[in-house]
Amino acid sequence: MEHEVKIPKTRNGKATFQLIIDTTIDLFYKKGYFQTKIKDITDEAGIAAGTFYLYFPNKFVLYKYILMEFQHEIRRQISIQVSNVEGRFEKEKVGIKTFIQFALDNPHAYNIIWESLYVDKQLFINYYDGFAKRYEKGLKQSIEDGEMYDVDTELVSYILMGVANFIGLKVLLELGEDKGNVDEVVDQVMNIIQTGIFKKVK
Amino acid sequence: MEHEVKIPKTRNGKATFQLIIDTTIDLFYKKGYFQTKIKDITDEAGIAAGTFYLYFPNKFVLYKYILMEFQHEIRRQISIQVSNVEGRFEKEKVGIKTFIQFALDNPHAYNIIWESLYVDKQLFINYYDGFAKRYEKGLKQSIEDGEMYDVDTELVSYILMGVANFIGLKVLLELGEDKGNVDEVVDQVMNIIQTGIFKKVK
DNA sequence: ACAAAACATGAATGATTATTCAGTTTGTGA
DNA sequence: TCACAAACTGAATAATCATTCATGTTTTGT
Repeated sequence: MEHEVKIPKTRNGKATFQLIIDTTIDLFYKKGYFQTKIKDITDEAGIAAGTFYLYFPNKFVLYKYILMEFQHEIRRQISIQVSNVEGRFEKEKVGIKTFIQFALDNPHAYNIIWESLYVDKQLFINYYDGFAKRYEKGLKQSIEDGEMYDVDTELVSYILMGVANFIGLKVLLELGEDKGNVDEVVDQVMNIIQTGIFKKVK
Repeated sequence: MEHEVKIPKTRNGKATFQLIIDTTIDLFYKKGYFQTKIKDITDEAGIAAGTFYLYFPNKFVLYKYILMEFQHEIRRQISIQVSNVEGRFEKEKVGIKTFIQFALDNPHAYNIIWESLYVDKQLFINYYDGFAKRYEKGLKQSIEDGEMYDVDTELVSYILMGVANFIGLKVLLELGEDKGNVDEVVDQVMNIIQTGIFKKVK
């Protein structure tokens, strides 16, 4: 994958490399992958068209590179946060919170990750299936520990991802609004998941 | 919107019109909006390139047309099914079930609807915001009727959409597998939503 | 059967864009 | 300070596509 990416060796080269990436993230977010042209990237970055090809053979390879960076970063953050709390419920809560917080802090990332479904379906599947499997592992542990009912772990992992994603989406689309009340939103979500939404009918 | 679409007047014209739409749905699903070229559509449909322009001025107008068709159809189906049952919980259950069933019966639609986020963000917002508002209306009624806790209806509507979407996604990506057990999946989902996932800790 | 309307064709045009490469500049280590 | 590697340039090339339109065919109403 990244063999196709030519890593720069000097200070200047690294700066240009990173400039291309940052500019591209911005454009992918604003215009989408397919509507972003190489010329758009190099113009916006203030470099020559040919410079792009010093580091990336084409747009797709750059896209994959950016996707991997996001994936590593979000997993790293969740991993860090989750390790700081005890109990499966608390861990799930922190996991979802970190996920939502990431979407808030990096609205670019959120958008770009989802677009993988249309850029290359296999990329998308790898991404989310990997997530689901991680979730499942934790959920199974919870059931063993008696903290959770004996539910279908695969299904629940998708439900949790769905919830986190739609909350992220909601916030993403409401550009400008609230944004600050992540804790409150997460608390409400977790409360709903914990207690259910509907009253028990006898 | 549809003024830009030239509706055919004869039997033959209608057939060609529909052939273009069906072929396009298939290609959008398989290759995505941006990677589908007009020539791909006309070749696949077995018509001349120019014929496309008899009915649609460009690809985007055709995309919007298809999106509207899906929107009408899914809402129609949900409306029909929901009207057949009593009680908010049952209505939600049937609503989610119909939504998932729709995704199963029309994997094309599911994929194409989501792509609107990248084709034209405003289309996406209109689509899902409309859904959320409909959900909210029902939820508020449920709370009034005492069938539901006094939750944040906007948040819950997004949670329900998130769940339904991710279940749809899961099934979509598992091409070939199960597919038959919609009832069972929906029952599990609704059970989880009704009772919560985690055991109450005193 | 005939004129008008509708439908269909596909080669030609022109716009857009990815990618290359010969030449130039910049930085670095000896 | 010299030589070499790394970085950079942007005009030129070539491929891809959307869209048009002059021409031809089919259908329909009368």
